[in-house]
Amino acid sequence: MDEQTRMMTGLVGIGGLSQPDVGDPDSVRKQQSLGQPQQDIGDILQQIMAITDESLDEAQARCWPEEAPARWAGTDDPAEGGGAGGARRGLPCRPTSNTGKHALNCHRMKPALFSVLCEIKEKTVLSIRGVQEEDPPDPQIMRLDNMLLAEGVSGPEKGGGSAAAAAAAAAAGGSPNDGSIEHSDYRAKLAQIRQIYHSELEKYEQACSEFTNHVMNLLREQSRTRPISPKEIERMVAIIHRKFSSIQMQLKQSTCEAVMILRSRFLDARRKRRNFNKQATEVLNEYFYSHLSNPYPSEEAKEELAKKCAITVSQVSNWFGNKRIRYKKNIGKFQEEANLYAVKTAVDAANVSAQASQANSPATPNSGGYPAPCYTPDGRL
DNA sequence: CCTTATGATTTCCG
DNA sequence: CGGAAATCATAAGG
Repeated sequence: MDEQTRMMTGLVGIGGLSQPDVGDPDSVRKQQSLGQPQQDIGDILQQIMAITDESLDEAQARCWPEEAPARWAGTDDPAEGGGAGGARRGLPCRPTSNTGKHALNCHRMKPALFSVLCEIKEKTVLSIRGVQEEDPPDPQIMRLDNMLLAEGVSGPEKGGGSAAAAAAAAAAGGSPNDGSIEHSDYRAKLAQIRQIYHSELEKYEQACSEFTNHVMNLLREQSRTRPISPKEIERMVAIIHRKFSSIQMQLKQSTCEAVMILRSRFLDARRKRRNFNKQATEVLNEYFYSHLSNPYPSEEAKEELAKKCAITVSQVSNWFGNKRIRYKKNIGKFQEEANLYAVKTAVDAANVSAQASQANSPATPNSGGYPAPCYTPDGRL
């Protein structure tokens, strides 16, 4: 508005008097030859002063006598994005009070003045030139994008499970139920982050396009009263996009941070071990000592044990790995435990099978000799 | 605190 | 890839 007034005022001074062959020369000349240019100018100035009271919309709602030159972003500029336009087109033409801008707009000198204005601006704008036309594809944002993609936050949804969780599960052994307990929480949290991220992103995108639309419409409307080149609009849009993408980058940044925190917490949580509960170690020890000769549970057995102990298969594997090596390292230390579990299994066996038959001293099933560690590392040591 | 127990991870091997 | 062995890091117990 301010600018408009200024330009118009300047225009009157420059073009209106000193430039005879602009716009519609005939009407101008006629007008001037009629001997009242001063009064015209005075009127215009007066009207300009009154403009401030009137909203742009109000003024634009009234008909223009003529379209803006095609090289300016007028109503039908081909440079316009296509989808964005048209929202405010076809405004109702209100043929009401002929004061203020309307009068100004309909003034017979307007095309000429406008044309001059356009010319002047074209010259100056060209000399201004875009300051930083091409901003490089910000490495920072690319890094964030890559990371989000890698974490499965952005990118396509994988039925229920994120890419990261799937990758983790695959790395841990690929078994379907593997890590389900450990990772379900992680996955849930990641999904939450993902959801927030997407909704925010969508919000930003929507806001961005809305804002862009708004600005473009505004500019298009203003292009009726002041010269606005498609380039300017482009530049404006670019600026808006830059602003919004910086907001998006913040979103991405914070999302990345959240993922990192979550990740570290969970990975550390994996390292921050919790002892298995009593019952679980019991089950595992039972299996171990009752299979001392070959303490290598098959995959099925591992799954069975995992289910029984409410742990994962890889945890079972870990446990057996640790157990084997530690048992082997010094059997002596485990002798007591071995006895205990041998007795326990023996008791169980006795209770189940030989219950009805004679109760043969349950305490020492094998005549005092436990399934003498057939798994004999000592032989090799 | 220090020591031991123990689950997890890493490294190496076949 | 599964397992052995070494190692890490924490929990638990004194």
